[in-house]
Amino acid sequence: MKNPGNPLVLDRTVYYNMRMLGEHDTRQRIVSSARDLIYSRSYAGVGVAEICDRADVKKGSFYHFFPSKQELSLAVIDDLRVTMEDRVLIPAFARDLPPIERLERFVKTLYEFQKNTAAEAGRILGCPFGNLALELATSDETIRRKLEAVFASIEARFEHVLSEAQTAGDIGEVDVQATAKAMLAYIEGMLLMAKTANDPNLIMRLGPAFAQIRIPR
Amino acid sequence: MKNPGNPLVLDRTVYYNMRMLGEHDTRQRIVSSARDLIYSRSYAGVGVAEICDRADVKKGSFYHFFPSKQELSLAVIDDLRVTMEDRVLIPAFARDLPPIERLERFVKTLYEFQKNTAAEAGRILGCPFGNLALELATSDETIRRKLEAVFASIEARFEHVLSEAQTAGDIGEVDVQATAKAMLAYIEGMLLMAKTANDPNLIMRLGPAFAQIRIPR
DNA sequence: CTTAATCTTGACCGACCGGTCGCCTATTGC
DNA sequence: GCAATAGGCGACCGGTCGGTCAAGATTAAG
Repeated sequence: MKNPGNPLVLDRTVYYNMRMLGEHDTRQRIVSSARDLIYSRSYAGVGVAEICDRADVKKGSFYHFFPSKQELSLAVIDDLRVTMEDRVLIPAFARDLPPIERLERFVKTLYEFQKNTAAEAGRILGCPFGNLALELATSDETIRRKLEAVFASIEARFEHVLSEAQTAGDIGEVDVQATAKAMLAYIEGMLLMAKTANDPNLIMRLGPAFAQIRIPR
Repeated sequence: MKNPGNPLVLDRTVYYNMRMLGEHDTRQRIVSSARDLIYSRSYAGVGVAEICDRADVKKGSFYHFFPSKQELSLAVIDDLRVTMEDRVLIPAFARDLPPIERLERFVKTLYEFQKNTAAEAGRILGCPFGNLALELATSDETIRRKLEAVFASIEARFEHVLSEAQTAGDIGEVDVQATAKAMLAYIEGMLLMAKTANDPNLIMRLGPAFAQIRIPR
């Protein structure tokens, strides 16, 4: 610091924040790099060396922050979860619309997100959780459970909005939990098909059936 | 041959078949081994060496039959396609039931298949095509296109049965192609969720919504 | 200024990756 | 019987995999 004079509280705070940022900067660069690479390819398809190169970090530093590639991937999943919350779930489920219309808006925000990431990556990448789930569910129990939890938290949002719709009398008697699960399944399937066809428009084409899904009680 | 006497046509045929079988036996052992391993883990998660070990074939022989691991995987997809046809699609879509009921039976045969393979493998393995699609769609264009074709052929079956239902007046006016696509998406999503939760029963729980899916024209 | 903890670095590890090669044998067509 | 071919074999290749380590630089705290 060029001015080491008597530090005010504000200065301390700012400095502290910068330090925190600095401390976690390398770590975050690693996570971001891994997130981008793994999301656009696959878990096994990306090596630690490549992740480090992209983050401009040496491999030795990598293993200072993460004990293993697996631990890193858990951090990546957390990061992706935040991204999805911020860019898709929170905007879609804002309470400025009636419940069912929120579900329809969810399809739109999902489409926008996929279209945008497709523009950046050159290909549609689908659901990062679904991608990892199918690749690793049978071979990494820790990751499998983490992804199960991510899915459960998304289902919870669907459940909540379905309950609201039911209370408002917008829909008949349905098994709310099962319907929420079915809706997430449909979303995952749509994204799988869209990724396979490399066509984000599939989301808009298949979207109309989403909010209609019902599992009777 | 112990009896090289004047060969009859029948003998020739039998011998030829045996020879053919022998010739393709090693190859088929490789394909079967790779199919089982890749289906129960992933493409990148299985090495050529392990495939050869399980097939009791030396690596040198492997590369006599397949120029690359990628070429092998194309053969594996073909093999899986036949298996799925025989064990799921053909039984489900037999014409002894009205169209819509065939769709409902499809869910059941799919459940049985998944339950059986889960019993063998110790875990539910989901859809082999979906698994490969999410892992490789962004990094291997050849495999991506092949899987796209597999999906198209399954969609075609759904389309056909939907058309029949429409002709019979069982369902209203729908976009048959889009609805078929949506149905496959839902199936893929169900299997993804079931694999992630490692619970085949999810198929029966979410199944009831399958035949109800409609994309309006 | 000193100490201790945090961070960074680059060389290094054995294991495994997909793939190659030359050699040997068994079977084929002539 | 002979030549040609297909199949089988095992050692071997360079490269990459995830991961380790010891020593140096940087920083915060007393």
